[in-house]
Amino acid sequence: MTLAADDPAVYRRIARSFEQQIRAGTLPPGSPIPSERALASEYGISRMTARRAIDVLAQRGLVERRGRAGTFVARPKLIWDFTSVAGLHEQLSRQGVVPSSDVLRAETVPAGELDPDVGRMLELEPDQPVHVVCRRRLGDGEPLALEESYFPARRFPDLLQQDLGASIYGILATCYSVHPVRAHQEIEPTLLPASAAAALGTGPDIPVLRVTRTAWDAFGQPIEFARDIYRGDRLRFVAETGAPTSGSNEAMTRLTHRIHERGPTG
Amino acid sequence: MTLAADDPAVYRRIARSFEQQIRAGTLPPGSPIPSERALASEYGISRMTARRAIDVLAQRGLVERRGRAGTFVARPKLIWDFTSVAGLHEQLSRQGVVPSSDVLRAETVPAGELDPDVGRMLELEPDQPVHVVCRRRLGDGEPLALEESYFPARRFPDLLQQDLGASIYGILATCYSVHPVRAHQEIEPTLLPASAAAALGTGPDIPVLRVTRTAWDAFGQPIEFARDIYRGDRLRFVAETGAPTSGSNEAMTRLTHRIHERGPTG
DNA sequence: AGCGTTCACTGGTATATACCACTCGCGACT
DNA sequence: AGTCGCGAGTGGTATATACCAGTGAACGCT
Repeated sequence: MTLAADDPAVYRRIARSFEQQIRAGTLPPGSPIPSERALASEYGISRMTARRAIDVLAQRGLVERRGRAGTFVARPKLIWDFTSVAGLHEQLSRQGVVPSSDVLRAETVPAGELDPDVGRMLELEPDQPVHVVCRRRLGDGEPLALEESYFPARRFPDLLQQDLGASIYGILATCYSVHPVRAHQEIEPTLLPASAAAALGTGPDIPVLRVTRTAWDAFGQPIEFARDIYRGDRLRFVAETGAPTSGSNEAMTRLTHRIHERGPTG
Repeated sequence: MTLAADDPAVYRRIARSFEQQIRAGTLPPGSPIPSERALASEYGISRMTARRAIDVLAQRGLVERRGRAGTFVARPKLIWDFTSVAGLHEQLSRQGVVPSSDVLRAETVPAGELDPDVGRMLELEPDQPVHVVCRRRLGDGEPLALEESYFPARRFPDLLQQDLGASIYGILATCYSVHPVRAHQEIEPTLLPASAAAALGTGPDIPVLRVTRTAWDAFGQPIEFARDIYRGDRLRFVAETGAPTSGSNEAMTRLTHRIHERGPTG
């Protein structure tokens, strides 16, 4: 095992060595990584150093820690299309993954009881009611994302009586004839806060994408404010601009088939 | 200093304690964090544990490590609008930041010498020439992003003779009357590989956004393939859909003013 | 055969220690 | 007054060690 000598950090050279093996396919997805103790004795380093090497791989999403069961080469990431908002169910199915949703919370509260951003973005007074819908999206039973959405309750009176496991945008369209024509999204790469780790069933501090979204209808009325958390270790995100946003879009599937890894100076 | 007791991990409780102080403004941006050794003795823990606490904050982007000079509360993140591709210069100026660009590389090589993705996405044969343009974008002299772009050279013969410090999309428009009408972007949150750390002037393993982009013109011809790396610790990303993509767009500035932090179960 | 229990092994956390290279400010020297 | 050099302090890395709680397979028992 010759390690590149230009980076003096031992843990990073070991990480790179594994990275190459994983990308080359020598270590196929699902195969176990040697235990930290085994790595340490194999390379003649301390366990803490071996652990840091694996930490790098885990945070890059190349490797998956399964608690006290071991560490394994990560399965390929699923594709998440930002632009086709409603089609998550269909998207996952097309990738051979069984999608599902949990409704963690569905209630109506005054805007004043929520944090001020909600009322401000939805342009509501503190006493006006807001539907709060928290959902967990899963693929093959594995939690992939947490979605926390807020809707102006006066506008969508019986929203919470609908099947919230389905597409909420679909409900807005069919029941209220409301369509989002403009959306503003903020995307922030960060690490999973410990407070949300339990709901996602992972450890804290995995890389995640935080998305804050506001959507307006054709009249400029805000219809949704949402804060989502997407697992970065299991998902790759796709945005298509200027293309037809509906339809099967097999071009996208073809394109996203394998464009990743390697990059600037990499 | 009472630390929440529901999380048994000491380093995470200390990190949370600092997070609260930073969000509350008790620790203003730019102010120094106690040194690892000071933290260790203050809390009666080992330095390694203190270091891990600060690591969490650094990876969340709340705190900025400045090598051996100390660790400081991070300045607020800059806003990066994905949708208005060409307007970076203007965007940064509006935030009171002086923008600049370095051209790290500008040459023309056969597609076959580059990795296969480039030729495939640009639909070129291995012997056809490709312009390779690597740029570094800076704000106030601080590197913010690396952009690695590839263009079909036959289509844009003298592209490299233009001023590549300016907007390349602007050059395509004015010199070749070519406009991207469709773009496909893949967004992947990950950590900065060591090979790119030097070019960004940061340590490796900070959270970054990796973006792979392909753009087509009105005739469906690919005009650009690009792989970018954006610093996640200094930037917040914004995507506006369905809105006018040009103009001063003061609505966006207003909206993005302070919508962040806190989220699902947070 | 089927079941339950045990136990080696795993990752997660924490400590104490050490050395290095670099920064920055203080003080001495010109 | 200006400059230079040094040294205390910093983060970055690495080691050796320890304990805990959960996993999962081997093993023994019924």
